[in-house]
Amino acid sequence: MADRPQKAEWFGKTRKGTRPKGPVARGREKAREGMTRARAMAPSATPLWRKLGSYLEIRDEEKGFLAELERTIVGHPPRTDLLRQGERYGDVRVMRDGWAMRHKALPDGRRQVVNFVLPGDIIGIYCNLFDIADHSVTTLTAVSVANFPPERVVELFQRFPRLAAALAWAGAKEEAIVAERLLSLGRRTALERTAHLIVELLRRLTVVNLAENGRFTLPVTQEILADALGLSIVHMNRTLRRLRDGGLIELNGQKITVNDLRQLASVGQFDELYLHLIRAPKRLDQVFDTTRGDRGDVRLA
Amino acid sequence: MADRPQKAEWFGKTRKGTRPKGPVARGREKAREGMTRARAMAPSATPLWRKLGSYLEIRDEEKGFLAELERTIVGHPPRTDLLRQGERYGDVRVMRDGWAMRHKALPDGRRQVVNFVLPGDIIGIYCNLFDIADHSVTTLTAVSVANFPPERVVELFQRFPRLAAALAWAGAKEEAIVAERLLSLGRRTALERTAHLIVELLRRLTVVNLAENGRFTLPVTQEILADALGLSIVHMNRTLRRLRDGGLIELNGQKITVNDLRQLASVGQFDELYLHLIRAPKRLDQVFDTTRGDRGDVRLA
DNA sequence: CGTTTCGTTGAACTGCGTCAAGTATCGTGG
DNA sequence: CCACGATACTTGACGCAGTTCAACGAAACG
Repeated sequence: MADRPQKAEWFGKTRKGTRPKGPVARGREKAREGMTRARAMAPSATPLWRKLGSYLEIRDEEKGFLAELERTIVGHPPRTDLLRQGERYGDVRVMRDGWAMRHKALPDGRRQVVNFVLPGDIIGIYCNLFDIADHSVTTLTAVSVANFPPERVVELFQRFPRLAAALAWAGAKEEAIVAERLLSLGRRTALERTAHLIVELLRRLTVVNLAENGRFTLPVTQEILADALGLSIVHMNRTLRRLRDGGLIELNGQKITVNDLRQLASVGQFDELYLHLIRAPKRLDQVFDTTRGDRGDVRLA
Repeated sequence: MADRPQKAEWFGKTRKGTRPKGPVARGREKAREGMTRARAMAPSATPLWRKLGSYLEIRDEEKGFLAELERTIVGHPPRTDLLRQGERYGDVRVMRDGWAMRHKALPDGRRQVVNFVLPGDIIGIYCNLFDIADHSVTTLTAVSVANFPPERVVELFQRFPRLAAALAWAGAKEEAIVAERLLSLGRRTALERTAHLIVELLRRLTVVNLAENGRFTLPVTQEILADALGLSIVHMNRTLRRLRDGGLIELNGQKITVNDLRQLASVGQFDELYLHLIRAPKRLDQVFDTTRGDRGDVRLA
């Protein structure tokens, strides 16, 4: 297309990096370790099984329980609301296949996409507590989800504390992702946000084997992307163009290819800590095995 | 239109549309009064006890365990880092008294405050999983916190599933707050964000008896507020001025008084769902008592 | 009491939003 | 096979909300 500046500083200045005050500016080094963790589990495993399995070795009886949870499978077409802001929660759902988005809307229609729901993610696990949803979940592709009643979660907490812990930690990871997006919306420019999101998605999808060679399907319109990044559609489009013209990414329909991951991550100020967090968590097994509490009776009295 | 609107539409259009240009006459009063740092404290219950107690009736043995958790109390002066992004997690901490903030920083120093930590809130409960922190926590006031080693969390999951569930749900509530702030940063104007945050804080503080008659202490500089709302200091200041000139709030040092809650909530597009969520959660007791799983042995094998 | 830190305000600038209009692309019915 | 909306993607022109720069007063602090 049009000849544009090449590589290096193609994007011009990213922002005034200097901030006069603020005690926080420690240097952080690469943290390049820890690459060794293998994540792929048995192919037969269900998404939830696989997700929790990344935190600890699932035991047989736990395996059985999880399998039972994911017994009822339902499919939904794209653009279906699985949950609607302001309405009651239904069953708990585990995304098995496909994409969805979690989003919130203002009364006047402005909308914010909070997060993307990928295979293995859970929807509405806390419905026992908040019976009315404060957000919506809408499918982006055709999906297949497993449904089960919320009481099963309580049962899980009672009978399988290790799974409960894994679940809680999975929730914490999600919160960390949302917090990182908050940092994006609050303090990153449009270009930085966009770059950051692309890198994040690439990482998350790589973990679940949905991306390879920096290439993945992004089943999302630019409008939705804009709603995720707090931008207007027009500016979203222009920002993507800048990334394309800079040669960092390629777009063909819903296929996106990351050509220069290093630079994209650098533009997005992608933090290696964050990376570590969304990729390979510490294993819980030994923590559990070490700790006393083995008199495992739930009620002492 | 009148060039100096009263009440009602004093702020002009909130989003799109033209802003009636021209200087807004401002009566600036500077009454600076003694800074009382009043802070109601619980007569008997510890903050954690009280927090989890809002989800379910704490039993005696659970009470004992919680009390033990909060045995080691440590005080810290204002502006102390309790946790530093990029460093290892230490003990788990429960905020007993005072304010802190959770924040993340970009390498170049730009900073985003993710949330404010109030009495009863927990810091670093998931350190078992992520041994390196992706965010910092810094005190805003003098605080008193309870410390305990992370293994106690594991123990709690193993021995007290009801508490574990309450803890998980408390975490979910926090995530909901962060998600709502995400909506603010993504889709609300500066004025709306500010109004929304003030209403949110008023609600949260009222629950723990740290606010009355719409009046509370906000131990925060405008810079920190700006970092929480994704604004520049200058614009933060101007936005607060608009709220003051509109008569919605009053500020004296760190005391803030909400004069017109209704209108403030309306400006901030404060959602009642969200309100419900941060205030009074559903009780878990009966959910637990109903569900089977009473053979409460932790390990079947 | 000097030195920071915090708050405040004017003025100029800019990243991003809004408006408007045009261009693929695709499914659907004729 | 071609019109046909309909939806998504692009791009130019312009305006505004919010940023940056700069400067100063006032409170907090040691």
